[in-house]
Amino acid sequence: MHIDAFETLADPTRRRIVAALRLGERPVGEIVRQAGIHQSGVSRHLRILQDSGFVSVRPDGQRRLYALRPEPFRELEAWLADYRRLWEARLDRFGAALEQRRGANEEQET
Amino acid sequence: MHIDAFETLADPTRRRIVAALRLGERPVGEIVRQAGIHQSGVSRHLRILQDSGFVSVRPDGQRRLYALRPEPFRELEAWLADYRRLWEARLDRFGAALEQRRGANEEQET
DNA sequence: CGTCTATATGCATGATGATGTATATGCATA
DNA sequence: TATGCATATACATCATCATGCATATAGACG
Repeated sequence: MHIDAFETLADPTRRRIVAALRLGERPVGEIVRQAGIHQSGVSRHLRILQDSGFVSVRPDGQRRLYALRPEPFRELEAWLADYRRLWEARLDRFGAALEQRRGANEEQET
Repeated sequence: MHIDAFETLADPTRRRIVAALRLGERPVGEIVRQAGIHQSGVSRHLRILQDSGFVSVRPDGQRRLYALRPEPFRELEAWLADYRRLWEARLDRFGAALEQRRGANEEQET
């Protein structure tokens, strides 16, 4: 199972969970407090985050500690890189329009 | 109207449209060809992309030329920046998240 | 074992969203 | 004005999803 990173982050609750894990691994109960929704919802979000590679789990007694994984973030960075020219010191669209003159079309995805 | 960037990019068709605009502005008709869905759907996606700040429009005769805008990409980059520590040059220490368990202060080592 | 705590999952529901068809609007041109 | 092309929008439909409630699983501990 490898769910899309953007689709995963589309949900604001999931982004809140990700943000809650920014400083290190956390048990579910603590995440629930920051998420603002029911525990079952948090569990499901964590499952989605796990399936999309955003988090890893490890058991700790009767709890489960969730932590962020770097891969999806690198994936996002790679996606952004394709558009970096656009927002890096090139604010007009005339430059881009000029470059389009050559190599009119090509295949690209995601 | 300012729709969330992640929610906007969650749709693969919209990402295809954004990718089609990477090299410069395009009329709707040309985008339709690359989008793989009906023209009305493309128009709706373009509306969403416009509302979320991803694209700008300018009339050109009876057509409308859409082009990417840099702001949302900068926004995404800013969001990613908060997690950059996580995936930047931390491959050797996979337990980076593990060791900062709870209450451990996070400072820049090295 | 029985019980408590922590987390996950099945189910029903309400909301949102993507899509196609049909139609409307807008611009150009004869 | 009439006609045709390009794009936008109203409407209905189908699918997906986030959520809460109730319940199940799993570990800890008496």
